Amino acid sequence: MNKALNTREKLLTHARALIWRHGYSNVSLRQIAAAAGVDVALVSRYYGNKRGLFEATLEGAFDTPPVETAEELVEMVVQLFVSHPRDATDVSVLHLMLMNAQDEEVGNLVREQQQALLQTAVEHATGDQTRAALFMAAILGMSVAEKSLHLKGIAPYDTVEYEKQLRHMLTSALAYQP
Amino acid sequence: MNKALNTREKLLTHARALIWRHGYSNVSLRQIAAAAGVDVALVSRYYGNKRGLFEATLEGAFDTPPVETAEELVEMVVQLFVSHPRDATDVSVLHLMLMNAQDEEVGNLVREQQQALLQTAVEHATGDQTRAALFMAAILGMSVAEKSLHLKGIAPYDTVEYEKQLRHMLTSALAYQP
DNA sequence: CCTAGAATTCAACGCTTGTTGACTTAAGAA
DNA sequence: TTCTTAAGTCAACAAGCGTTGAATTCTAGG
Repeated sequence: MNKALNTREKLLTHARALIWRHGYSNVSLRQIAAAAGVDVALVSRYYGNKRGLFEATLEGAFDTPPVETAEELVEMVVQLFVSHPRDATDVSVLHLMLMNAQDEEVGNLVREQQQALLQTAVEHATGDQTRAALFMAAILGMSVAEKSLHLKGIAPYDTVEYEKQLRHMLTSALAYQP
Repeated sequence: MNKALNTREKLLTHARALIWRHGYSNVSLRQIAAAAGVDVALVSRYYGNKRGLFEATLEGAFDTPPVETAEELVEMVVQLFVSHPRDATDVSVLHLMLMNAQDEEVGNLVREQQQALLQTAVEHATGDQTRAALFMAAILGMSVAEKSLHLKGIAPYDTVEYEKQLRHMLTSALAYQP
């Protein structure tokens, strides 16, 4: 039974790495199983179906430490979205959001989670819904430009300069007056 | 032969509406053909294959009027990306970029076009690669938050307020000093 | 060693995808 | 009207998809 937990986890890890990066409908169960070195049929045994496997990858994905000040908020969001992927899979929560938020089958699941994140952490730290959304938009834009559109002049050259730009956008958004 | 041009165009219009919105790999030729009220086999007759049909939708998509000042740049980008979809299909160039830029099969095509847009118009107007990229990131973030993630507090409530936020982000990005 | 039950493999299913080639219909010129 | 060619229809294909159930291998307990 130890072995079963092991393959369960291998499936979960590779499902997260692949689906978060390439999108739910762009990754097949056979791809995931092959990456995990496991038979496809084990997905239905351990997670019911493809959707169940994906839902398992969402568990705790949006858990964040509590924040009080604006500076802490900036740091928390940078950590969660940009700097540190959750493990060696090298794929961030932001990638999950971008690649799956408008998927026809699982988009609502992702949007629920990100909405909760916006409602709690961000709104609590800024006190204003509009400014919070603007703040989210700022970091989204930077990340999309870098990771999704591979825009030249954003990230690849200098990470220090990148973080500097990032903080400029974020603080500028937080300073917005309606 | 008049009739052929008509169905050719119907296919092209609905392909643009569907693929730009939902992504290349998320839309089937049968969906497009059904929406156009046309047989599937005509795609290969008129456009060779699915990729050819998609490439046809890209033709002239990124054509932009020349801009000189920063204000003109803001207006041009807002027009191209946000305000006015190219026709009644209600889908913008930005949607195209977001939904297809990281597609495995056609992503490079889209990235070429958007890279050209960045190189010419934006860089010409700002004179600085980093600031231009930051400018792009700003409008990307606003648009992703609105259209892709359906973030509350961005767009739906008041379009005037939305445009105000948008200009705040854009001008803030243009004012960035390395 | 033997056996019960967990863990895994294998083959098959119904379905959808892009693509193709043969067939039928429509239309304009002689 | 007849004939040629364009335009559109139809059925089928190979491949890949998620999912299932039976068969098989592995593993621990008596």
